[in-house]
Amino acid sequence: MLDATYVPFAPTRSFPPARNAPRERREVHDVGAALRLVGESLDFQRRVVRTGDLIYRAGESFDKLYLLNSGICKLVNLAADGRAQVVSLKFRGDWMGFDGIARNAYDCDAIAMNTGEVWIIRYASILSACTDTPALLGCLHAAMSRAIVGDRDSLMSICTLAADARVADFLRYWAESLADRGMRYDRISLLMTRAEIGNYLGLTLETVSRSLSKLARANLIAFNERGRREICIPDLGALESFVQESTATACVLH
Amino acid sequence: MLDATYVPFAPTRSFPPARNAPRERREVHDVGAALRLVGESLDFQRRVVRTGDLIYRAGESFDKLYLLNSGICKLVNLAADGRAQVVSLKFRGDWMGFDGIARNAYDCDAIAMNTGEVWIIRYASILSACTDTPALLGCLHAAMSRAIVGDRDSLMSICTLAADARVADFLRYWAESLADRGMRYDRISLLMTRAEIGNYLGLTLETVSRSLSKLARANLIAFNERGRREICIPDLGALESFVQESTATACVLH
DNA sequence: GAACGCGGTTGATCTCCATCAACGGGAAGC
DNA sequence: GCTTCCCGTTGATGGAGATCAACCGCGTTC
Repeated sequence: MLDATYVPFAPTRSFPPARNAPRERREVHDVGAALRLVGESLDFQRRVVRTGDLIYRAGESFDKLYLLNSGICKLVNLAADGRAQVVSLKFRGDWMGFDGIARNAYDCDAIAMNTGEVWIIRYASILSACTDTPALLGCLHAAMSRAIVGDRDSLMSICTLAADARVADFLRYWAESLADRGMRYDRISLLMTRAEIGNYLGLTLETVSRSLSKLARANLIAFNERGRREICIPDLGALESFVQESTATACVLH
Repeated sequence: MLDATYVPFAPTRSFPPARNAPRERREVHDVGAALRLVGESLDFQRRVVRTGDLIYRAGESFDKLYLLNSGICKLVNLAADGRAQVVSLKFRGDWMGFDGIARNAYDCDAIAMNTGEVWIIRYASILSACTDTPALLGCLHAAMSRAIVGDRDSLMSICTLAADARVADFLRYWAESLADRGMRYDRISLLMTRAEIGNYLGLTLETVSRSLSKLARANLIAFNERGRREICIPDLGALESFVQESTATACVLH
């Protein structure tokens, strides 16, 4: 789509882009590593959170990081002018609060999307523990790096994918995040309204609804009997290849 | 635009979003801190780069970070299927290579956009220097945090702003990046083709061209006599408020 | 029970932007 | 000189998705 115009931008590139590092997206990191290391090597508080609970808030002064032990959270960015957007989703083993380091104040709201448990860890105590446990520092940096890469990937999805593919990619991402954590991913509970999904993907709620209906009509997903927010993915590979194909040709469903 | 649909998502929010942390975007960090700290406390190589030079490449194995001492660079993300996108711009004092930590391989290409100098620093030697110089670690984390926040801000711009405002916001960002570094920002040289700008902003080159013409017609920018890629910004505040206003009402230019 | 709000779906319409196309200017090459 | 290529601009057209609107099902409240 946009790629055809890219080639001239990097005249020094000496290899065919097609063969360039077809990065293995499914390469799984050890999601439990952070939980294990933190559990062993430092003090922290546990907090049980429920749907809608605020874990931290934009503007609040920064001194803690949060490690998600169970449940799913969203990070919501609030611009000065009131624009709001869900910018990231967090699953078991993910850190939250990195956005606060730069300015010493959190940059977004972190909100629980279901019942779960967060570990609350003082940033200062992480830093001091890192001198004894270098692996902890490596783990922390890897998590920050993943946050950077993940944000860029979603940027790319939003810029280069059509609405249907964007919704499909969102479902793929959610399912794979569960799969990486050893959870069942053939039936997922979205925990978000259509409006919220649309906000995350840069679409309207109507478009999200239509895209989901199209994907269901194409048997790439199915709605669970328990409601339109419970979704079955019979074949994750099919969903992935749908996203792949729709990058090249404008793939049409009805 | 999308914000009107947001309010119900966070029923626990107990404060009016309008008053919530109107984050001071112009809050400036010390961009020279990293250069000073690195220059004092560890060994590194210098490399002079010229337009189009590849600093690192996606897939290459990670062991170094790069600190930009002068010039401007772009990070280009290549998806497995060939989609390519400029995902980030880097100025003096910015780090590059954080994307490599997670997988031990860089995740994007880093390309120089003009003549400049990068400092090449082995990641391992940074880590060991951090034990002696804790400020260095703080500086590193702050930089990673800024990368995360910056990526999210561009995600938000792309999702919530119309084409004209997106181009205006891009110019604002560029000018402010220069301003933060004490460089003159009333005349900026874009160093990118319309196609590249469009790729970065999720627009086509024609739309970028049209938006720039519109902004010029509205006297928010002016084209320099030296060419259509040199742009004067007579009033940065006006440009900012144009972006602000176009978030609320669909602001129309002709 | 009725009324209401909320989430979700679907249809009709409109509009913004992508697409296709033509053209102009400058730089490089012969 | 002429040609070619690339970058940029502008116009015409079409389509994907936003917008407006109607409707349904469900849970809550009175």
